Amino acid sequence: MRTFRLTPPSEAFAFLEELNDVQRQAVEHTEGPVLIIAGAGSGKTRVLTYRIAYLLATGRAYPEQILALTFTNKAAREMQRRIEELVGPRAQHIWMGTFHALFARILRQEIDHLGLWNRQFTIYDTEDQERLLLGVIKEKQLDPKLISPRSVRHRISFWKNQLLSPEEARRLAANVLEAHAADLYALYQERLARANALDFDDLLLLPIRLFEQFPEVLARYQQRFRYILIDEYQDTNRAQYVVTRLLAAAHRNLCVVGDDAQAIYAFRGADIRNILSFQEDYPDAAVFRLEQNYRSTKRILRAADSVIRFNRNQLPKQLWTANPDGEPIVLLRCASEREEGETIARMLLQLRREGYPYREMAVLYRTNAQSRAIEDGLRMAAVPYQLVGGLSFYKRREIKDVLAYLRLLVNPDDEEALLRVLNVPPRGIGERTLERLRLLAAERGYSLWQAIAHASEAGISTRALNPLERFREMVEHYRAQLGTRAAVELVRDYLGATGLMEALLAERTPEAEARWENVQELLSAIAEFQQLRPEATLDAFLQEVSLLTDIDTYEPDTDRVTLMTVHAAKGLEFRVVFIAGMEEGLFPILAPDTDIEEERRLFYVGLTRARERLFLSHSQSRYRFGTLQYMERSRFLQEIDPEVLVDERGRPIAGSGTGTLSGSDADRRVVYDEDILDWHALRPGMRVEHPQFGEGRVLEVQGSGPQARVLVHFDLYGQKKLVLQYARLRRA
DNA sequence: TAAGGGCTGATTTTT
DNA sequence: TCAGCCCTTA
Repeated sequence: MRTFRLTPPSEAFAFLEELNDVQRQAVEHTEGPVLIIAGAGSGKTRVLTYRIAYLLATGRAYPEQILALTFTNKAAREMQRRIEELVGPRAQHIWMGTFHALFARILRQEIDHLGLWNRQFTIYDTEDQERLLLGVIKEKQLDPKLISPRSVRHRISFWKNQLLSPEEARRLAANVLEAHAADLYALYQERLARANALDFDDLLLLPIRLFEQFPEVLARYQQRFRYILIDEYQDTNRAQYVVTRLLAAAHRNLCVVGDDAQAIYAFRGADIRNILSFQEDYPDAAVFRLEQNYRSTKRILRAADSVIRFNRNQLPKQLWTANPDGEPIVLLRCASEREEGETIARMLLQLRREGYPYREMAVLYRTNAQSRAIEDGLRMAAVPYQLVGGLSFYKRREIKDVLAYLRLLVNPDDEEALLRVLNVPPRGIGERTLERLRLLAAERGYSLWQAIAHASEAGISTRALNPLERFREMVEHYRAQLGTRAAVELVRDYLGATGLMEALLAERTPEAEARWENVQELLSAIAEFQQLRPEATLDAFLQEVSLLTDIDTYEPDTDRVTLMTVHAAKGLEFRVVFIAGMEEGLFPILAPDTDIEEERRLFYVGLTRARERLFLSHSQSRYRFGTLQYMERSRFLQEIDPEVLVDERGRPIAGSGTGTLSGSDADRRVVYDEDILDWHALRPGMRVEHPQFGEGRVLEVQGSGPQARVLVHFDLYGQKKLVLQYARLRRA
C-alpha cells in the first residue's frame, strides 16, 4: 500500500522527524486557513519555525513572501534564530517582527498616501501621549484632575482599537465624560498630525485605513505576503485582527497559533473572541490541537490544570505530559516582604548547590513594585540577578531628553520633543513665551516649530527672542548635517551644543553623575547600532528604540537569576520558578474592574513557565501605600490540587480542603492562621517573630483571648506592648 | 524666570 | 513610600 505524500521525504525535510504527529500535520498543512490551539509548553514555537522552514524548503515561498507576526521583538529574534538554524541566512529576509514594528515599516513606505503625515514621522510613547493630552485638556478649559490624561488616553486607545473615529466616538458617547473624551480625541488627532507623529495604536489603525482607501496598495502587499503566520493569537486586538484579515483575503494562507488559557492582555484591548471569530470567518479552517506538554513535570502540569479549571470561559482541552512526576510544589509562608526576599534568596542558594545554574531560575511577581524587597534579599545573600522591566533604560528622564533632542533633528514638528527640551537646560524660555508661541501657532495653523521661526511676529520680548533664535539655529545646523557624517559623532557634537551634558556635570551630585553615565551608554548604543547596520539612519535607530520593550533587554546568557513580572515571562521557561506575593489583592490584584479569570490565566502562565521546580510564596504583611497591611493568602493557592503541594519542610499542606473546590473563607483563614500564636501558646521567654518588628522575646502576657496584651522585647526595636489579635506573632 | 519646599495621590499588567 | 506638582520667594 502506498500513502500519498505531497513531497517526497528527503534530507531537506529530515527536521520533520523531530515532530510528533499533530505538530507535523500542522507543519505540513500549508495551504488555506489554519488554527493551532497550542497548550503551554506544547512546542508552539517549534511548530511555527518548522512550518516556515518547510515553506522555504519545499519552495512554496521565498523568505520575503512570508509575514510572521509576534508580540515581542524578543520572540521574533528567537524565531529568526531558530529558522536560521534550519534554513541558513536567507531566514533574514523573512518579514518577521512585532505587529507594531512591521506595520511601522510599511507605513514608512506608504504613509504619503494618507496625506496628513510624511515618512519622517515620530512614534509617541504613552508619556508623550499623556503630555499632549494634558495640554489639550487645559486648552479646552477642563480640569485634568476630573478628566485625567491617563483615562483619556485609555479611552482613545480603546476607541482606536475598535476602529472608531472621533466622530463615531462622539456619536456613541454614553455620558458627558465620554463626550468630552471624544472631543479631546478629535483635537488630539489633529495635534498628532500637526506634529507628524503617530501613537502605538495608529501603527495598526492607519494601515487599515490605507488598505481600505487604496486597494492597489493592499493588492501589492497581498501579493507579496503569500503566507502569514501569527503567534500568540489570543492576545490580538480588533485592529490586529482586521489588518491581518485584509492582508490574507486574497490567498487565505493564514496560520494563527494561540492558547485561550494564556490570554492575559484583555486590559489592553486583546479579545479572545478573535480565536472564535477565526473559525467563523474561515469555516474551512483546519484546526490542530497541541496537547502534549514537553516542558513541565506531571506535578507542575497538574497544579496548573487544577487552577485553570476554575475558569468558566475556556476551550476544552487536556494537556498531558510524558515527563516524570517531579518534585512537589513548595509553598513558602513568610511573615514580611523582607522575609519573603530572604527566604527566596536562601532557597536559590540551596538550589544552586543542588546543581541548578542561576540562569535557569526565575522569580516572578504580579507587580514591578514587588521587585524591591526581593532584590534586597538577593543582594544580601549575594545571589546575582538581573531585573527585567521596572523603570527601563529608555524611560529614564535623561535618556528621554536626549532622545527628544534627536527626534527634533529628524522631525522638528515633533511637538512633545520640542516642549520637552526647549528649556532643558534652562535657556530663559519660560511659560509666557511658550504661551505666545502656542497662540501664534493656533492662529496661523503652524506647528510649534514653525511658530518659533516666526517668533518676532508673536509679540515676544527681545530678551526671549534671542535664546529662541539660537535654539532654532542650533537644531537647523545639525539637521543639515544629517546623513553627511557618522551619526555618533554628529550626536556627540550636537549634545555638546545643547549644553545638556555640561549642565549634568555642573550639578555635581551622584544622581547627575549616574545620568551622565546613562547618556554615555546611549551613545554607545547608537555606535553599536551603526556598526551593526551601517546603512541605517538616525530615524531608524529612533524607531527601533521607540518600539523596544523591557523584555527585549533580557540577556539569558549570563548566569544570573531573572526577576520579572509574570506578564514579561510569557513565552519563556525556566527549570526553577518562584512566584512571589501570592496574596489576595496582589495576585489576584483586586480593583473595581478586575477580571478574575484573566488573573487566573495569568497565574496559569506563571505556573507553566516552570520545567522542574516550582515555589509559591506569600507574605503575611506588606507595605502598600506606605503603610503596613496584613495580607491574606491568595485564593489561587486554594485552587491548587493539594496533593502536589507541600510546605517548606516538605509536609503536606493541611486543611486545604478536598482539592475539588476552593475552601470557604473560613477554611482559608484556618490555614492562614495556622502558625500564628494565640494566647494559650504564649509563654514568657519564648522567641517570637512579628511581621514588622522582626524577632524578639516575650516578656509578659496580660489577659487572655485575642485581646490579650503581650510585652515583647524585640532585638532591633526594643520593648513593645502589642494587642495579640493584631500582632500576629509567630514562633521564631 | 529659576529654585526650593510642602502637599497630594497613586500602584496592575505593556505593544 | 515617593515622585511629581503647585506655590512661594528671590
